[in-house]
Amino acid sequence: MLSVPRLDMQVRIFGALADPIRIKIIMLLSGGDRCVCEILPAFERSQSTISKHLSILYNAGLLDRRIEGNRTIYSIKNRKVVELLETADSIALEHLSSLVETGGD
Amino acid sequence: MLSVPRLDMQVRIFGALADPIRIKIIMLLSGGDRCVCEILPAFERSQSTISKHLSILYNAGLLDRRIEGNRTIYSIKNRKVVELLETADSIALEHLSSLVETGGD
DNA sequence: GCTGTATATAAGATTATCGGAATATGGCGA
DNA sequence: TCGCCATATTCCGATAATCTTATATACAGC
Repeated sequence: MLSVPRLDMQVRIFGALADPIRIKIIMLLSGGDRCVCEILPAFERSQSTISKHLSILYNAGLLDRRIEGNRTIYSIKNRKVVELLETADSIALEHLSSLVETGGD
Repeated sequence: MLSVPRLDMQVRIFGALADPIRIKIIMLLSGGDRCVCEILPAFERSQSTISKHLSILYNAGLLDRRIEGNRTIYSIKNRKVVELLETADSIALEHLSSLVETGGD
C-alpha cells in the first residue's frame, strides 16, 4: 500500500511536470547545470515567472540548486525525471499515432 | 526537437496524473479491467466526479474503454503509464528520505 | 556604505481545475 | 413503449494555478 505522503509527492511531481515551460526547463538542464540568468533567455516570460517555475520543480524534488556568488545554479537532482519525460513522450507518440489511424480527437 | 503537439500531449499526460484520485484509478485498473460501477465504490465521490476523472485519463491516452451492454469498461491502454507511476514513486521515496536526512521541508 | 546585478517573494488580476447537483443519453427488461 | 439502470455531460460555485508588476534580499565591486 502506498503511504499518503508518497502519494502526495507523486501528485506534486506530476503536477510539476504538467506545464510546457517546466518540461522545457528539465530538458534544458538535462544538458548540464545552468544559472537562472542562462535559463531566462530561453523563455519569453518575466524573471519572476521563471523563478517560480524553478521553485516548483525544486520543491517537487526534481531539481537541485546551489548558490555561487550572486548566482543560483540549478541542476537535475534525480536523473529519473528524464526517464519520466521520455516515457511520457513515447506514450504521447503512440497516442498521437493511434488518433491519426482512427481519425479520433 | 520535440514537436508542439507532442509537448502538449506530455503536458496532458502529466496533468492527468497530477491528482490522487486519478493515480488511484490507474492503480486499481492495473489489477484488471473494471466497469465504472466497480470503480465508483472505491472513492467517496459523486458519480459525475469519477466519470470526469475517467474522461481525463481517457483523453490523455492512458485508458481505453469499451461498452458492454449498458456498462462502460475501462482498462489501461498503455502499460507504460504504470512505469510512470513507479518511477515517480521512486523519486518521491528518494526525495522524502533526503528531506528526513536534512530536516528539510 | 552605495550601486548594480541576480534572484526570490508578495500582491493582485485572470484563468483553469475540481466538485456536486441536475440533466441528457442509451441500453435493458417488463 | 415505459421505467430503470449505468454513464456522460452541463452548469456553476469554490479553490488553486499562472502571470505580471512591484518589492525585498543578498552578493559584488568601487
